[in-house]
This record gives sequence, structure tokens and C-alpha cells, in this order.
Amino acid sequence: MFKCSKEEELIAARLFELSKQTMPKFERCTGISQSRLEILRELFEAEEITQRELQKKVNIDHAAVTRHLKQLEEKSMVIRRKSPEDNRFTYVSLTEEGKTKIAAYCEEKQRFISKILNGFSELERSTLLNMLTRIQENIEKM
Amino acid sequence: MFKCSKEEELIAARLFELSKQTMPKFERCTGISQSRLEILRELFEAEEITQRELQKKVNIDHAAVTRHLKQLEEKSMVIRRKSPEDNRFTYVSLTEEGKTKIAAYCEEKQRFISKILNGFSELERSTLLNMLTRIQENIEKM
DNA sequence: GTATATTAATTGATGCATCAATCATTGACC
DNA sequence: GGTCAATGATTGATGCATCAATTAATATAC
Repeated sequence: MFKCSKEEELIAARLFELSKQTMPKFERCTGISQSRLEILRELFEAEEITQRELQKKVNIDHAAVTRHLKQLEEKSMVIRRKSPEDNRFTYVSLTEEGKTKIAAYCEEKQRFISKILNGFSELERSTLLNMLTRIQENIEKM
Repeated sequence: MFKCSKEEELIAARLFELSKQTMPKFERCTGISQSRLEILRELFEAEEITQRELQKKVNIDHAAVTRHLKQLEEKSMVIRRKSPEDNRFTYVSLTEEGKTKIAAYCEEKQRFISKILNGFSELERSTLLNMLTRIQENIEKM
């Protein structure tokens, strides 16, 4: 029958619950959503980048990226300008204000993650990372 | 600085990406969302249960549960009736049709999960489950 | 050189989750 | 017994993600 009580099922259930619980708590603790912080982090590392490139890196829908950037622009955290060579492209970059703010967010994030992985040894961490990576590879194959 | 390149950060990033990628793929593969399937699974095991109890078990917002059940009722998969003893409570149960359908969903789910955990040994699975459980405990403490 | 295809960005429609407010029912206290 | 608090369920408002369609600019083919 489909009692679904195997260990596999439990792992899946944990993964699901984990994301369901973590997402909102992350946002409350850090004051920003994971998606948005990822966008900012990417911008920080890239200095200036086209929306298209950014979208590919963070792997979020085009539309979502546009909307995030619009809101970030309203908050004066990013600046956008059309590419002079090709007007279809839009370059995005952080403002000074944005760079300052992101530092605080990242620190909050770091604190959050440390709490989540509390009690994990170095060895366990790398084992876990390895496993998660393998799972992700499996998913990408589908 | 806040380069955030530590292993901890990578684990968090993986967890985040994982849920972002898994959720929609799960839905496409199985034809149902994880939340909704969890509700159905709970109903299957409980036979008859109040919405309140169901909500506590699946740990989804009250409003979301109400809306799921409404749609499931429209699809003739569940039946709801007011408790005679206390009219505030609503008992929910699967229809025969619902029970049949859930079997197919569960099989799809099982197949999906097996693919995700492809290449994991028994030992690795229990290690992973253990780690995920510990992370969840850490989250609950926050 | 003009029509067609491609690509980036945006907008609209939809689905789902949450929170807050409301409604209905029951229980408790005076 | 009547008022008030507590509880379950529902509804409305909001936020965020996706897909589909549209717009604007560029590249390609004839």
C-alpha cells in the first residue's frame, strides 16, 4: 500500500517542512527575503551587471527580478541604466546606500545561519553540504 | 568583510535553492502541491478529523487549510460536516474517490523522492535524516 | 532595405501563503 | 440568565512567485 513510511519519505517531509519554516523566520530575523538578499549579494559581487545576467545567476523568474529591482530602486538601493551599446539591456548596480545596507543584512544572515547549524561539527558540515549538492544534482537531471 | 563564502553560507544557499527548485518540480511531476498532498495524507491516516486538528498536524495557516479543503470539496475528494456536539468544529473526511486518487499521487511522490535521493546509501540516508532533524530542532528553538 | 525572428524587459493574470478582521458558537463568570 | 471571553472557521487584503502576452530594440535573411 502507500503508507509512505519509509525513510525516504521522512527525508522529503523534513526538507519540505524545513523550507516552510525557514523562509518566514529568515525574513523576520534578517528583515529581508532570501530572494531579495540573493539579488543584492549578486549585485555586490558583480559591481555592474545586466538584469538578464543577474536573473540567470539567482535563478528567479524574469518578472520577479524586474519587480524586486523596481522596489529596490524606490528604496534607493540600486540604480539602473540602459546599455548604450544595446538598448534592450539594462545595467544594474548598487548605490552607496545599498552597499551599506547589504552589509547589515549579511551579518544578520550569518547570525541566522549559525543558529540553524548550531551543534554541527566541521566534518558534519561538509558531509551535509556534499549531500545537499548531490540532491540538487539529482533534481537538475529531472 | 561580509564575503560570506564560508561553508555555512553554502549550506544555506543549497537549502534555499533546493526548495526553490523542488517545489515546482514536485508539483509538475506529481500533479499536486506538497501542501495539498500532505493534507490528503493526513486525512487518509485519520479517517475523520476536525479542521483544527488537521491544521495543527500539517502546520499550515488556518486560512490556507480552509481554501484547500474548499477546492478539494469541489473536486469531490473530501466531505465536510459540522460536528453535532459543537457546531464550531467541522469534521473532514476523504470520499471514496479521494482515497483512490490519493493512492496515485502517493505513488508519484514516492517515485519523485526516489529520484531525488538517487545514489544515497542506507547509511547516508539515515545520516541525512538525522541532520535535517537537528536543523529543524534548531529552527524551532528560535 | 524591408520583413521576420530573436532577445531583454515589462505588465497582467493567476495561484498560493500569510496576517488581520469578522462571524458563529460555546463556555465561564457575575 | 445575560454578558463577555475563547475558539473554530471563513473572508479580505497583501505579498511574492510563476506563466503568458506584450513592447521595444536588435540581428538576420531575402
